[in-house]
Amino acid sequence: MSEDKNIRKAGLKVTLPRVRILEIFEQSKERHLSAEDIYNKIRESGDEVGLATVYRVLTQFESAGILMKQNFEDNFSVYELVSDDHHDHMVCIDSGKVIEFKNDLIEEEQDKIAKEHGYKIVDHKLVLYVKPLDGEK
Amino acid sequence: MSEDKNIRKAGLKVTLPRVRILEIFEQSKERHLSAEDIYNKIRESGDEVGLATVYRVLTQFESAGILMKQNFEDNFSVYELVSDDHHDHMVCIDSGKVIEFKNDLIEEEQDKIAKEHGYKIVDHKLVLYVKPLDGEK
DNA sequence: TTTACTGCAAACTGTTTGCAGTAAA
DNA sequence: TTTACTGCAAACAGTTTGCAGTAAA
Repeated sequence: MSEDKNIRKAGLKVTLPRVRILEIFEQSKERHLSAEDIYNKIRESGDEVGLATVYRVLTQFESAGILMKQNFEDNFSVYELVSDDHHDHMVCIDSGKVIEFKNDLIEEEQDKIAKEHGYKIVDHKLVLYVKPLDGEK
Repeated sequence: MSEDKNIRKAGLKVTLPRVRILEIFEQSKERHLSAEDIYNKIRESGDEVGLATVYRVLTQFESAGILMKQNFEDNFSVYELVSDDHHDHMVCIDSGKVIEFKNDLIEEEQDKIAKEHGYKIVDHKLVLYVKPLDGEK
């Protein structure tokens, strides 16, 4: 399967935890998953893995450019599959739903701002915390 | 002093830890301080406070609208004095320096994006991670 | 004098690490 | 057979909480 290719390409051995983790990202309707999320999903499916292993594999996949780490909340991180097109996030504080969006104008403006201050952008993070327009209180 | 007023206004007793913490925010050249930063500064000045107290007071000041919490990094949080004018942050990944900026165009665009998706913005977070333009490696 | 506040230590949460065993190559 | 990988438990870092004592009002 294609998962195996990606794992090998990263110079990693093809093991159950790694395959399962990639599968979960590819199959889950949620794009954004935490270490716990993944740990639970694997467990529910009957396989045995350690939480520590999940953390280790997530880190490895991040360095390999397969996953990307996101820190929305105070405490914990979520990961998502890296896709070629950059996007930012909108988090609904009522439902927890995460929506991705992209806006070139904002991107350009950011570059300008950095340049004006004598810097170049290495990375950036834009998260909008939102509520539904139709006031459901 | 003005610190006392702010503390009283928040319905809190005027105590040494609270006064010192506010003083530190008002006197420090850094606008953004972590619990540890503050703890150390108070200690260095000879006063005795517990780290737990610092955390408690920061939280109280946040609910009172005196301070605002910011989470730039994975692990820990920094606080800054609330000012009326909104701004975003630029963090230099070489020096750790934090620069504040404001851009109306970006703000407007954000509102538009949220609206297009049927949401209104409650809060947002924009952080640019940057490096100096003149490549000092 | 009353009640909010404090310092301390112990508890918590998400994450990382050491280690001896296990399995991919 | 070699060496990367794993699970487990113990360790971590930042933060929170319970409690008995202390001080602001």
